[in-house]
Amino acid sequence: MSSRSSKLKDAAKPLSRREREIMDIVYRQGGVAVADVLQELVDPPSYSAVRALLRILEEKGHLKHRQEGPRYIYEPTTPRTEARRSALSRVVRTFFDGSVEGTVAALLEDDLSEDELDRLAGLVEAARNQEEENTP
Amino acid sequence: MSSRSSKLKDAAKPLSRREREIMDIVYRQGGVAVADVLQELVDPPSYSAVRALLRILEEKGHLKHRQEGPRYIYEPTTPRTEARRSALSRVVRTFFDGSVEGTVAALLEDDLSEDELDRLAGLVEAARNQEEENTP
DNA sequence: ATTAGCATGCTAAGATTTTAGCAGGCCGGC
DNA sequence: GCCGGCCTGCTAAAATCTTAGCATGCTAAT
Repeated sequence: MSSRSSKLKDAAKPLSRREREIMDIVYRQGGVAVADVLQELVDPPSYSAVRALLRILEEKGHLKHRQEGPRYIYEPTTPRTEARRSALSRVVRTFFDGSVEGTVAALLEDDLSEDELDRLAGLVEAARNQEEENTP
Repeated sequence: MSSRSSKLKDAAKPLSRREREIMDIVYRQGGVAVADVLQELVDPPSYSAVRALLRILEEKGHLKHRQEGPRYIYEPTTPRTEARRSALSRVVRTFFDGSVEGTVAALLEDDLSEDELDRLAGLVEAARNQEEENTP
């Protein structure tokens, strides 16, 4: 096991402002080149600046890159599914007192199509059966 | 409408790392004194540092304070409900490709009690009726 | 083969964030 | 009264983040 928590690596330190902005983009897009990030950023700095940030994020262990043709494509090291869970749970804890129910309720306030609502009803049903299984 | 975006006020600038950490705590607790924040922060800096941050957040218009007995109690200027909506929508956009359905599905993966599931089923029903109303 | 375009590596300084420390005021107990 | 504890106001330095710029290499078109 790699012992020392060096300055590099260890994807556990809180992200800075730009770093977060970029990670969001990466998670939205999946895999990005420098130009993609630049285009997506709200108040974009220089090309160089973005590259520097990407390099730092890689050093910190949040991103990895592969060469694709002439350029680097960056993607997250933490799988989206896991990042999801963690982001969601933070919101639930912070804004809904940990209540999943309350969170879903808030989501239902959006206008959903009939189809979507049907599917959701199905999902709740499924979860209910699942529950039965766990508590026979 | 207030025109110019002055340096103070205008709660629209991205928060720094510590600022966000603190805002999260404020939203979790509702109204906080310096000591509360200090206790809640993971890797807390000095008392002074926390006070400085709270002052800055107030200058930026994210917090307001009232005197309560001998100390200041800080609370968010943006109502929790609104902050909620915005936080949630960011997660939906970033991690679920904008799909509310997908987000709810992820939330249902948590272990929920039978009661909770019952209530959720009810909520979906309600939303469905609501939808009917909007699309007669 | 020369040039224009675009990509990376590297370095350094500018700007912001983060932190600590000291001074002063108020309150309750000794 | 006087002291200790807790609170705020203020200031300034340390640490980090953010940015830009230059050098270099590869590729494709002229």
